[in-house]
Amino acid sequence: MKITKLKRAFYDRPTLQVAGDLLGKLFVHEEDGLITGGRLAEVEAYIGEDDPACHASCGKTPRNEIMYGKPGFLYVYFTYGNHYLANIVTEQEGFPAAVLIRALEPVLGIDIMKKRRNVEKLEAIASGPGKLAQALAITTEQKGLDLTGSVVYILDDGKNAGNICCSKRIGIGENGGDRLWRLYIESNAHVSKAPGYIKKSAKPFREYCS
DNA sequence: AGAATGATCCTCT
DNA sequence: GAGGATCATTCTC
Repeated sequence: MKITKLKRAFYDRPTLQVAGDLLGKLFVHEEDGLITGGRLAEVEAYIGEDDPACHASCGKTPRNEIMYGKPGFLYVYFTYGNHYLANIVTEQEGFPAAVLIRALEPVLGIDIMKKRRNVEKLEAIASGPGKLAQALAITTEQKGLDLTGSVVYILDDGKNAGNICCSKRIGIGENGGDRLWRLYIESNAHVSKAPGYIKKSAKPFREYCS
């Protein structure tokens, strides 16, 4: 089985397409010889200034300017006093869009991640965007890193992601409208727990695309 | 199962 | 000076 690192061209496509293709890929952070990472199970798309939930909806600022840059870079954001969130910039330079990494199934450096998170259960390591960033030691220090480089990157090992579902996004109130831009792998134990009104909006991704 | 609450800090007005 | 793409814990039904 051949393992390849995703190249710039992968990210330089419509964000929903990139988000769907990211599921099942291996997200990896390599630091001080410590390798941690896992298989992506849940992501959310934030697309353009017209998306009221997107950080770019109020125009370009020093904080979000990286979303306007080239695709395939890491955008890290800090929120709620406690948590970092990792995003992947998509689409061509000049168009602000990103994919929020919400959850993954631990694969590499599991013991290191358990220690960082202070938990034992696999499902507790990265079943949410804040947890994931903590497990992989992603902070604003990693903001702006090139995902085609050798510190933070994404691998394709050819495995199939399984059935992909989509729903409304979490934690953005009614701003998201009818956009079902939260994508996740169906019946995967590492997907974060969604409130009832989110679950009700869930559909197969294929159906939503058509 | 669902709602409420604090932790606590970076970014823009 | 306000608010936020969250989490774990602590409640109530």
